[in-house]
Amino acid sequence: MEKFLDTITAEMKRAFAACGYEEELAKVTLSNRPDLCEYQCNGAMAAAKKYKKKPIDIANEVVKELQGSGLFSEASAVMPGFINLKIAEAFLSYYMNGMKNSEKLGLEEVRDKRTVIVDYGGANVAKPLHVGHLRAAVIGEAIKRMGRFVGHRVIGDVHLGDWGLQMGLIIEELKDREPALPYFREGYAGAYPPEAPFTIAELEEIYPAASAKAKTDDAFKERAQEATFKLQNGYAPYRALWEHIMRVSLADLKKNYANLQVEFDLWKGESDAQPYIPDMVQSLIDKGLAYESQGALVVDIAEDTDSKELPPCIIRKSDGASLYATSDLATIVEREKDFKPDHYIYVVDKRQELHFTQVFRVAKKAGITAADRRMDFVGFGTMNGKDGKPFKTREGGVMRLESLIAEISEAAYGRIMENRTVSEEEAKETAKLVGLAALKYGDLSNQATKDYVFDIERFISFEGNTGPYILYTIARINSILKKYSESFGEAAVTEIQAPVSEPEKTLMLSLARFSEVMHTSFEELAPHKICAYIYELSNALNHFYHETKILAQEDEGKRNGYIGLITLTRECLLTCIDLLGFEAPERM
RNA sequence: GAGUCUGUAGCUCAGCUGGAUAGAGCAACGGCCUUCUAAGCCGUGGGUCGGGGGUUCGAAUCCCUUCAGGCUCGCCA
Repeated sequence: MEKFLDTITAEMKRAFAACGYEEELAKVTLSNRPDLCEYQCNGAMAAAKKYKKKPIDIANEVVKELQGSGLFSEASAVMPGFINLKIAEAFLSYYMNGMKNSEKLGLEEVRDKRTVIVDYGGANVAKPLHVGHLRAAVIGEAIKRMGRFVGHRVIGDVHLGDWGLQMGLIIEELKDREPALPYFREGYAGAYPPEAPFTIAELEEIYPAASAKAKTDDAFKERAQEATFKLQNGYAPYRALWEHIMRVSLADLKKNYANLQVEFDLWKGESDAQPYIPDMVQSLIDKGLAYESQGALVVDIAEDTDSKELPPCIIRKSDGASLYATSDLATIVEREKDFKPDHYIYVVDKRQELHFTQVFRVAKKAGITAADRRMDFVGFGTMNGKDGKPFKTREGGVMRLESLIAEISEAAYGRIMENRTVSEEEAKETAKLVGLAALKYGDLSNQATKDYVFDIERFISFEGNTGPYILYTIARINSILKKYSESFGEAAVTEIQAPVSEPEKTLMLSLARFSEVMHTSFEELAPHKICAYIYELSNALNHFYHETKILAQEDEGKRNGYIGLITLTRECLLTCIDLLGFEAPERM
């Protein structure tokens, strides 16, 4: 189905053209004066200057042309030149039934189907996920799902940090603790044990210990660097150890991401890009882009339009080792080979913006990807505590994601037990879903690029503009539908009728915007617009709910029409929360 | 120092490709459960959109300037 707004705009364009004005002026927007109209067009005022006429005269001409249009129940010109529109009830219900009977609620998929890589997650091997990883996972997952929904081929890649100095640190720490392991025995020629010499819990303890040691112990740090170098050059014992680290850690990460309902298509890491580095660097040199500067190999990325001279991108350190930018570039080489993406999206902490600007420019300059390739950096802000400083636990440490999720589910559980009588088991299940919704919605309802205050108290209060409010709305609908089928049976014809009340029409007008919101949310990579939308939709539903007796409605046609309407609302809400990455319990 | 982002109600945030009285939620206060889930609904109070200039018929929105804060600025990721 054509987007609702597009249909209206087309009609407005026709009217403008018929009056001899440019179609481009006929832009229709949602009304900002709901008391006066539902949609508005300000084109007459823009046209006034161009055609040297009074805006109100133009508006009147256009309005006259709109008389008899089936789309509007009212079109009026208001000083100084606004065109106010009200949607015809019959057209609205026609559109509602169209949505109800279409795939994807009437959403038309994009014509330019792109292959999109979404790089999010950024978890580090051997380190537990903490709240800092939350945003990348939650935002990236939403963007991935949104892109798919509007019709793109979207590939999500976790892009693990599995290749840096951290690996050397772990290896050396392990060596200090258990020097007898075969990996550390000189001249050992046998096979290595299939079992990892550590558990995930031990691994998570080893890394911070090693990291702390390296800060004070230079000799240890040097050993770690050497171990890293050996690993990266294929030293078999370390390679074997690395594989153990990977296996143990990955299993744990997968479990944790699954708990968050975050699913990656690719579990690639920096290590996978390593084979592409030598050729890529050589090609940069051959093309004359890379040159030596202060002992390092760098590529200039300055452009004329820069307001400031940007530093060159370092692709090889003076000690010959590669670094972050090198592996990100090599990753692009790999992705071009594997997927030929039309669009790259990186969901990363916004402090890394400069780094990605450099990488994107080098990639394009060197022809690793096309010069006009769309490469987006979605930099998200820091999660702060109530004090405005980066979020910490009460003890001042970094909070694990697991603990956070547990804390929120616990709070949701308490809330359920307060005033409902449900089984222990159901309460636990529901609490998980509600907690996750609270967490994700709390994050996604903010603009991604901004820092935001992570206030557990507020998140678990579950009132107002929150995930649980959305879920509650769905639960209410479920409840009515259940009672309906108990009283009247299934399979009724649920043709939605033209709205007769104000709340009913408001609800329909919200529903009509669905496709529009889905497309713009993805194009702008703005999940918070979906949150704003379903909040509006939920408000409209709850308002309608209070004003309208549904099951007690005696006219069968009307009653069934209401059922059709709330069923459509339910579908719409469910679709949206799925895009945001959470689910609704049947009841709560 | 340079670059960049942010500054909207007591608190947390929308709105920012210019439009008609700046919107929500929380907190405060007052109503609504014999009737489809009160995690809800309705209502009241609360803002010179950091300050100052400018462009425009019209500015929270665009431009300049200024103040405050965050972040970044070649061999960490």
